[in-house]
Amino acid sequence: MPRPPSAKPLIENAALRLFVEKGVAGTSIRDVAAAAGVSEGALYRHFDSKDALVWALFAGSFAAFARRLDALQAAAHGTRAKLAAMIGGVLGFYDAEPLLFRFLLFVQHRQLEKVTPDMPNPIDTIRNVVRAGIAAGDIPPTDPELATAMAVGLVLQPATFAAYGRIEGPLLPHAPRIATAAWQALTASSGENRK
Amino acid sequence: MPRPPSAKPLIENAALRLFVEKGVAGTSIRDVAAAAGVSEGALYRHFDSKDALVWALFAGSFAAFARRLDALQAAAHGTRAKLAAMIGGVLGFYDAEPLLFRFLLFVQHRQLEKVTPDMPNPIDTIRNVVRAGIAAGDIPPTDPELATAMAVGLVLQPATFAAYGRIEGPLLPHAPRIATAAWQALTASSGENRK
Amino acid sequence: MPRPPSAKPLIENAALRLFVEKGVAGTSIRDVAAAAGVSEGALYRHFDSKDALVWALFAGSFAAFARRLDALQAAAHGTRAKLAAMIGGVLGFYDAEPLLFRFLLFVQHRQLEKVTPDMPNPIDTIRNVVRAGIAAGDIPPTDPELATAMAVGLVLQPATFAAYGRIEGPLLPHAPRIATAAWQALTASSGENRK
Amino acid sequence: MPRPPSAKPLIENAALRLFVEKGVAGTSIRDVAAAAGVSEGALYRHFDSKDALVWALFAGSFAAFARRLDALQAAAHGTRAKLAAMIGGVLGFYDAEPLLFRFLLFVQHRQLEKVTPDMPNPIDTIRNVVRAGIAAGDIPPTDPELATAMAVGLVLQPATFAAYGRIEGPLLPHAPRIATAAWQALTASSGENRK
DNA sequence: GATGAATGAGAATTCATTCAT
DNA sequence: GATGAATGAATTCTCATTCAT
Repeated sequence: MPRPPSAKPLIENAALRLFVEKGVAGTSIRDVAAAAGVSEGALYRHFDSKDALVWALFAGSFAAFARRLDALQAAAHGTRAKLAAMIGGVLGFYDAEPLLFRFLLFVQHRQLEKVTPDMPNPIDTIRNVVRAGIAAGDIPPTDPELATAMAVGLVLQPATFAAYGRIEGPLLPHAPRIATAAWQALTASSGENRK
Repeated sequence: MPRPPSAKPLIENAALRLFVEKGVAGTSIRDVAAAAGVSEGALYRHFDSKDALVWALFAGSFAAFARRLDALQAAAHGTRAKLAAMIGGVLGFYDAEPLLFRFLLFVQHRQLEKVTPDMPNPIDTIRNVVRAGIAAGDIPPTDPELATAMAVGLVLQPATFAAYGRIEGPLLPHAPRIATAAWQALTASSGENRK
Repeated sequence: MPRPPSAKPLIENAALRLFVEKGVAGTSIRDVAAAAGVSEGALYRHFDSKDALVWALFAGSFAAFARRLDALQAAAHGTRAKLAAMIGGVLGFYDAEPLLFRFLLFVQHRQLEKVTPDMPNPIDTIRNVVRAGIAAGDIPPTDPELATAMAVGLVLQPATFAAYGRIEGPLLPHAPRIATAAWQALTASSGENRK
Repeated sequence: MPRPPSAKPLIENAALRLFVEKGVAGTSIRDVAAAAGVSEGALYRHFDSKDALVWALFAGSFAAFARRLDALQAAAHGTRAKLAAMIGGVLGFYDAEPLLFRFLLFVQHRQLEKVTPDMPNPIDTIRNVVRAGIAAGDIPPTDPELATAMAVGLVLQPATFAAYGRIEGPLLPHAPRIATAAWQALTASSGENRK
């Protein structure tokens, strides 16, 4: 009976950390192997290539995050509560797994091209809630993509600020503030409330 | 007065395009030189290194963008108008120079570390307006960093969506909608407006 | 009496096929093990090294082929009949075991260096018949090595053509034609038959 | 004005020698670079890859050799003279460029697959002469591919023997003997001359 | 005995940068 | 000034072989 694979999680953890610290391009396979305490060759038993390693890390977390958001919105009732639940989910994810979150955030650009439409996608999850909210009349008629973008930006940018050190401490305490802001942003009509 | 070297803008344009298309790491000096119609050696007459080229592209546009935003806010009166002016500035910049905007957006991560506090910085410009708005009582007391993050996200994420093709067409028409949303988001207090 | 290990022939067949298809250098031990349905480690129970596997395949067939040719010539009477018998043996071998034949043909270069003078050698077998034919006066005096080379080329090149797909169908039907040609070639004197 | 390329012939010579001595697979780019006295990287300025280097060496000589044979047969009159001329051409080529000849001979297997029908091909040249000879009635009706194979084998196998050291000295003196043998072989009918 | 994870020594290739011409 | 050949270090990846389980 062969040795069970024990190196894989070591590699994943080391890669995640290095990719966030130095960027994917700035991290060599040698760096990852050394940090994981395995040989370079061993890495290729678990991942076909460096790209495959990056993608495995990305796709796994990306989909898991999407499923988590979807569960949160499904458990909540009403558009506003669903949005608030998802916002809390995003912020809570940042607090719980800052490394993973920053990896998703900073690595997204090159990886998003490879995301297929059938993969669970957190952005789509949020968009679906926004769309349903518009259909239900909870959100005034508006471009759902723009509304989604605004909602996403409202919660992702604070996380980005936190990743850059502009915001300190856990993000979850800001959830009510952000949720309220998002609700205001989405339900505001273009001309309303101008003095 | 000698003719200024005409190769430099060629190199900058070629580099910008390639960096956005293939990423900085995925673009070699050879690629840039070939696309610019210049020899590899000639490139080093204009830029000390590849990093210097990236940085020149980034820092120049970043600071110019910051100055533009600052001019826009200075010309407007009142916190709300200043914010709206800056939002229009961001969206208009995207429409006018999508390549440059996407370069700043996607390349920011590694470059922001090199930004020194004395450089004009668009984020700081926005934060200053937010802070002043709070001080003036136009925005209810709140964490200025968080408020800045939300305002930035509200406008940057639509641009990101546009860069990914999720939103089509020019962004400037969305300026009033986003400005209103931003104002609502910033002036909402955490508990307000709940049913 | 223990059951002989059944893996060895599986490995040999798989290796033979892959070596012919992709070349020895282009075939990894992993490829062979996978094709044979055996683990990489198990392969080393049967063969000391990759080189040893190649050599075992080569040397075994090479010597067996030599013995076969020798038996054929021994059973025939007269130089011409002996040559014809060996030519039929070569062509029949190609028809019966095309994979093995092609392996010997294409792999020969690097392996022939390792062939020791005491190993049964098909070329030597043919040369001995040629020499004896010259000594017996059946073949006019001539350089025996050159005569051997011509006889070998006359039968090996059609097999090579067959291996490359230039000649289709079984080769054995061509045996009389080739045998006649070989006899004519060997018995021709340099100046004879010129117009 | 840049340095003219001087390294290319150095690389080609070194590669040719090493490929013949140690085989293509047994020769590393590092070996070639060292033997050529250039850096590994420099090699890639002249050849896109190791495969491209091998192919350049092969295809160039292969086609040149074909053109040479074609010129020789074109200058000769009558099927027999054309064949004799080509046989002399092959043997003379071996004597003049033994390294190149052995390279073509031993490396052919993997490279012939890449030969396209529009490339000048020595085998085709010989086959065309054989075909024309049959059509002209100089050679009795026979399978032209088989006849070509025999003619080719008759001259290539002596060269192979020479490459292996079985035949010593220049090959060209054997030309008349081989030419006569070839003519006898091709003009013999299957049943003729049997006692 | 068998397994396949791990090793470690290369292999091919790329590329920013330098510099002779 | 410009060119592009050359460098040399680093990178990704492969693979024969070993060995703990």
